[in-house]
Amino acid sequence: MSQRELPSSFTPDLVEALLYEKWVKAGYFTAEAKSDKPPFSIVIPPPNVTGILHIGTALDHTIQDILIRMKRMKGFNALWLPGTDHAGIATQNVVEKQLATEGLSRHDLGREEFIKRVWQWKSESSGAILKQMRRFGDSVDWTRERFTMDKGLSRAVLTIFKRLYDAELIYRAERIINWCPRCMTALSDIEVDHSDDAGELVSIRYGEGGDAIVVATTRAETMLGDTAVAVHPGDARYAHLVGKSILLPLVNREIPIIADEHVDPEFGTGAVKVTPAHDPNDFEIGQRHSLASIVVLSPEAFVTGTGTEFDGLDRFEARKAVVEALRKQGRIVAEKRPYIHAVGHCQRCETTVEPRLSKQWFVKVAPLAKAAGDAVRDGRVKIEPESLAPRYFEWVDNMHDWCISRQLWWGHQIPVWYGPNGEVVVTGPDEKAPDGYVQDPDVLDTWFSSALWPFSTLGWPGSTEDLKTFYPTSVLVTAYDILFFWVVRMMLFGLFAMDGIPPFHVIVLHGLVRDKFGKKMSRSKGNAIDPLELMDVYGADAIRFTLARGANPGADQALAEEWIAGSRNFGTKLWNATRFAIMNGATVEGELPTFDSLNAIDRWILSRLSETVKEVDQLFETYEFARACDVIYHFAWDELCDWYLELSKEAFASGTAHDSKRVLGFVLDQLLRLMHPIMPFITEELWTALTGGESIVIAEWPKSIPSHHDTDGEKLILQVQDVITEVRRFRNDQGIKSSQRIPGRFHAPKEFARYESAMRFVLRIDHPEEGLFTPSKTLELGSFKIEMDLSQAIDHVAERARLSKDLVAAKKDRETAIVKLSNEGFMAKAPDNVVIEIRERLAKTDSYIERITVQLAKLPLA
RNA sequence: GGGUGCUUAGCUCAGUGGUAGAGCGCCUCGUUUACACCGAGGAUGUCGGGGGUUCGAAACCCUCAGCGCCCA
Repeated sequence: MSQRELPSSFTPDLVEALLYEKWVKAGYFTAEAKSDKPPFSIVIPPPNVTGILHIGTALDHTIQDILIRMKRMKGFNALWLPGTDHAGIATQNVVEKQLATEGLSRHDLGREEFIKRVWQWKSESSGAILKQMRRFGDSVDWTRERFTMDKGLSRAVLTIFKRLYDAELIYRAERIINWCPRCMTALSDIEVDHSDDAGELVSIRYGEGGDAIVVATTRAETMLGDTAVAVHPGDARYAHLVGKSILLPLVNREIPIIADEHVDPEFGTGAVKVTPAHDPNDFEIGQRHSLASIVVLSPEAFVTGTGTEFDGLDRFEARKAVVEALRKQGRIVAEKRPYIHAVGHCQRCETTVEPRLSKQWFVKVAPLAKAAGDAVRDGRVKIEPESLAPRYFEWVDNMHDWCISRQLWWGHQIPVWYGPNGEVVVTGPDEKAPDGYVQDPDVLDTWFSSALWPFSTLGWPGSTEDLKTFYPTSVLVTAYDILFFWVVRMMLFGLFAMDGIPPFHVIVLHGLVRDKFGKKMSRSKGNAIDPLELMDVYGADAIRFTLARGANPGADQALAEEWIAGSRNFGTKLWNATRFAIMNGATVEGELPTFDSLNAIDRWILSRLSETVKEVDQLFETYEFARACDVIYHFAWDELCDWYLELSKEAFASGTAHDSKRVLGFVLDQLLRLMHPIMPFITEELWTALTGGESIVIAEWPKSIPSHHDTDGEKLILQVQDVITEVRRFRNDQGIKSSQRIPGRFHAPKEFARYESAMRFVLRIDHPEEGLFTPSKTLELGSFKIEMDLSQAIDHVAERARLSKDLVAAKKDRETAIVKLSNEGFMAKAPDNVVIEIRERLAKTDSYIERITVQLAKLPLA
């Protein structure tokens, strides 16, 4: 245990990597499978293997690391489990693009070779994000790193699939699904992004004369697959036509006119074309009326099988061609262009999604979602902040069945085998399908495996020690925009697989990181902030502190580079303060002196520290990271650096600071611990230098000390601060340089005598030489009187202005107080302490006004 | 269309009934035993508009206006 001198500045790029390796090597981040310590666990939202650390991830990780590091210091068996997600579509796209540069498609390689190629890609070029997490300081347990395609996790996938299937919660059906014609796969609802696009709305007349009906559509080409026209049953305009049929133009097919409650008679003409194979609503109508579903688009979205001239056209070409053909027949009644309407796009490639009839596997979510909703409703799972809970319910209560099959190769292949006579066998782990059976070629939605993450990573379906110790996990931290993709799904599967025990106790939701004007970051706008570049410049700690400081519960935060610079400056401030403390003999050796034996400056800082510890601890525990950072920032910068160190300098210089050295050592030691979860690197460097300890990572978390709470000490120092500030203000207004020493005399109550030298030191006011003192200015401040001999003349004009301003402010304060005290309602109903406070305020302003008035009267007019 | 937020200093945001706050920016001064990535001092707000509840409202209620997000 020995102290170390600090270099003049902190160099994050040189230090951070070394510290991180030291921590990993020491095993600080490795959780114990079995332990007497209480468990605290978080599973990381697994980033895509293709991913890099972006600013949102940085925020997410900062919050998780704060919680984990704090709990570790509190003596918990803390586990932060890292890993990555195989990200089916995204990863497959990356490798397919790579193949394309070689002029190959995945079909050229074949399924097996292609998958090999993806694994090869993963082993070579994935893991960028894992390296970046090390740079960022994430205290994750690398010995437990997982990947959704690992053997263990794949086993979990097979297990749950079979269980769900056996419970009749997985089924296969022909449904309208979102189809991406570029990725050539089905997508779930949440993989589709809607945007308002400019399209066209054309109104088409079907039929002739009095029996004609006009329908409107934005996708004219789908009319080739119409199998009915529907109207509302109560719509008198069409009552005479219901039950009859009408000739579908271009195709010349007789289609029925049907009545269905679903049709909105107010919208458009009140009649709609029905294309069951290409629209989800039409599909429902088709089901109710036993209509045929005619697929008119190929998987690539080319018109096919209609027997018309349009076969072979791409959907957008066909749209134009169909409208033209109808126009020639005089059937286009109206056209609206542009027509702004919501259009779905593939989240991964932005291609316009095509609703398409297709045979897919689904999870029946109703019973699972009910359980997921109840777990939050009955308080077993808490959502923080609570205000976001309605968003959770909105989803869980209205969830559609989940399409889980994807027409991809990269992922968990669906464990369903088809026999030669249409038999269907689902294989669990260690099970084999009979010979001659063929496996379903599709793979599962990536979210299917990520939904198992909180327990598959801990060894489920095995009954492992990790699972017993760490499930359910303590908190789940993620941005609110992923609540539905992931959190809801983990709830569904966790409750199902783990016998009704939800996967986490608390869901902590944070917001998104935006640019400095609160606008969404995007590459195209050029306002994206790259945490990796910023880490090079400012270090990881500065980014972490900035993000934590902006993390108000559930709310988005704006971010600007200059604010990160500000956080870096804060680190530097702390660095210099600690360096100064070490140079002046601050120590952590020996017992802290008895509290009552200390001077008020020391008692005050200890009292403030104790309060700060209490507040920060509570704020961390309630996920109020922004406020916690604010409290730390002000304690460290304002109270410790600007006041305590300044007031103590005289004692350090004069060698009378024996107790203060120990107090300062203690305060810094505790403050660094308190800050460590947010700024792990610089606090480690400073703490080990100051204390000679092994590592702050494993240091004990600070405790608030009630006996250090010292109202009198705080009051006294508050007065000292007021006096100093007033004298500084006077000097400033008078244009007296702060380095200019002034002779002066202090007249103050006894209890301040002990602090006169400290105040003189800060204010540069010297004892006057015997017999030579002729005070030219007297400042009266509360019970203080300071006489000064100003070598230069006072600027009376400036002084009059200063005092007049104070007088106005004081009179206003007095007025407010009087109004309240003379208000009968206030006197009768306001609580006693408030009344007392206002009375005191009045007395204070009264005497203040009197003093200023006297001083003003004494001032010469010129 | 349904839901849900937001509107406070130049900018970004805290502040859930008792004299309006922070960071950044701005102005003045400044090499004093750490720190110019600094210090000291200062300026800046009818808390979106209107109404109500209350002794007392930025905060609670109603209403209007503007902006945002989610879902359809």
